[in-house]
Amino acid sequence: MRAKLDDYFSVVFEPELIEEILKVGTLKQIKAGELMIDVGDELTQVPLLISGAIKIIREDAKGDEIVLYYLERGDTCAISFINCVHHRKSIFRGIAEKDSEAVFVPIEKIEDWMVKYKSWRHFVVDSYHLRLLEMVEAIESLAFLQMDDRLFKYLTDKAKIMRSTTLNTTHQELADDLNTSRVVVSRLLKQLEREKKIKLHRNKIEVIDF
DNA sequence: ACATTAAGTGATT
DNA sequence: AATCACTTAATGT
Repeated sequence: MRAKLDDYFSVVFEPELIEEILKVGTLKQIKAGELMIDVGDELTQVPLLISGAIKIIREDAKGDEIVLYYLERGDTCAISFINCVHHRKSIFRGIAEKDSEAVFVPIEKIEDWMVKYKSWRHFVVDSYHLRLLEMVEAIESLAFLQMDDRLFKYLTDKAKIMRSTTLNTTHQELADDLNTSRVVVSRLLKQLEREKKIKLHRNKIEVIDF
């Protein structure tokens, strides 16, 4: 666990903080497709992502969902900090997009470290800033882009996060993530294929041009 | 061979 | 861009 933590976090956290994290943190493996946090869940721990990627989704009462952003190595769910401190429930759902690892830190430490460690304060604030920027991007995409552009952006973003140009996903899953219907996705994907931007297979999409 | 699931398509709103 | 209704293709049993 030390090696894994050092790997990324040693550059952001001072050694004493790393020691504290090692003392109270627990390392967890999250397999692809596994639920890390669901809407309404009580937050008792804060994740520090070591590897992999977590997809953060907002879901409404009807079950309609929309993908907001991804967490990657070195990220944390900044939103969860406030939730933790005020003992609120999660308003998001986090699903592992691929096999991931994270160190979970109990919430009691969050506030302690805020006053004790400068690097922790920076980490939290930076993380908040980053999430905000990603949210703005998500809103822009929703408000200004048409479905075809949104879809292509989603595919290229996902290809970057998965570090692979072949995505194993169905049209239905894409439709769910973008909050549209499968038929629409199928049609737009066909069009993108004709434009030679992607290549379609069953349960698989190759992103060619990005 | 048959059932199931994923993907493609025309027509309509 | 969404929905319906239907077809076709791929895959599992």
